[in-house]
Amino acid sequence: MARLSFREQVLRVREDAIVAAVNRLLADKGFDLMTVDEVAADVGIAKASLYKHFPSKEALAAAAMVRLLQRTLAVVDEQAQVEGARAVQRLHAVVRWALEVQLAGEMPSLPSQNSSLRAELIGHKEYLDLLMQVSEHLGAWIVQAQADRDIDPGLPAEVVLYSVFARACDPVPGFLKAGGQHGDEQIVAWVLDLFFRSLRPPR
Amino acid sequence: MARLSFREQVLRVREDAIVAAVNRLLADKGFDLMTVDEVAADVGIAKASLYKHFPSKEALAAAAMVRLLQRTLAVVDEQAQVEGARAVQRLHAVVRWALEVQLAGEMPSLPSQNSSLRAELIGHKEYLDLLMQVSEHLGAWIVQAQADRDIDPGLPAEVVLYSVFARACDPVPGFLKAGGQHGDEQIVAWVLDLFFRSLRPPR
DNA sequence: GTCTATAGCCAGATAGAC
DNA sequence: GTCTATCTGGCTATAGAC
Repeated sequence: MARLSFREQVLRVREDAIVAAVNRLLADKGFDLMTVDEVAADVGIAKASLYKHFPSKEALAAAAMVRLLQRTLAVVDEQAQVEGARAVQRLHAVVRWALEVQLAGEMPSLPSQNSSLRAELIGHKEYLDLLMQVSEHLGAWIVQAQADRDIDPGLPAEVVLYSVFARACDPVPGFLKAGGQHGDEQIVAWVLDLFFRSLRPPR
Repeated sequence: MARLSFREQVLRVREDAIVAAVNRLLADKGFDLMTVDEVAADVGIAKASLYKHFPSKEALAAAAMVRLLQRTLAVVDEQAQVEGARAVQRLHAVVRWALEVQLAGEMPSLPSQNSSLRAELIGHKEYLDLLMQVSEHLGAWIVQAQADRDIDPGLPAEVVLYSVFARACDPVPGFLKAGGQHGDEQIVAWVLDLFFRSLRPPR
């Protein structure tokens, strides 16, 4: 791969800053309440400049989701290289990471109902590609964990996979954090424990 | 209680129709994408007439949530009168009902991030009152189920209660339904089973 | 590519007649 | 209380100079 020119590097850094700001705002207020003006102000550039980098608000959100999936895939790859771990332990580590991101207020949340956004995402090749990669890695671990009898083989792998994804937007950690009675580690421990308990085979 | 005059009855019926429409639209599109124009069109009256009944869009949503909590309380009361049932069975029935409502597309969903809406709800006495009543009933059943050893006494009742509420907006049933592979009863059965399994005491 | 300024639109809320 | 017509503000997106 060719070295990037200086101008291209500057471009990359700026776009990273934009996507990071979008990620923060999506986590904080969600897609509908996030305004493009805020994003521009957060980055410190004019709104018109934003539109030179990304053609629409939906494209901004899609870029943030791509970034999230890239981070996720990095965590997955890291876990894949841990020697001698059981599949369920790898899953455990990934879900723990997602819960920590969520509690840190860095998990972008998209409304599942917004149709213009859905349209953008299902047309976004890189997004779909990454989503499939993550799903396939996690799916393989789920099947392996079922063979290991760490996860109930009676559960459809599909149900388990969706449940894993759902942990990324579980409202329970937020409720507990809002209560203010418990620290983040305690909350993560409870939610993780409850979740993996639900998957264990009955004896 | 005095008999309602004919005019008052008409008013009641109309307001019921409004709240039912809001409930439907909230379930379908969520608060941010729901427009007051749509509500008016759905009910078949002019938008200005809506504002004679409810002072704001937020008030409309609050009314829908009050209606939901009233229905919930009715289900709770019904379960409270079942003779000889264990507390965990009563909880089971209520969560099942919530999942069925959700799968039927009748569960209004509010964005937890919208601050104008939060402000409205926090200041809404009837809403808070109902929410507390539901919480107290469910909380008592949780404590009882822990004493019965149907729910792990090691779990804070708070964590269990929040997890129960979270089932009402669990995305997993929706994912499975969108997959189109399974019927509603099957989906409800899996989600219910997974959830109550997670609460059982370890042996 | 960056800016200022503004177009264009849409949704929440209101005026005022009946 | 119901309507039609309108106001108002805020938001996405763009024009056009530099």
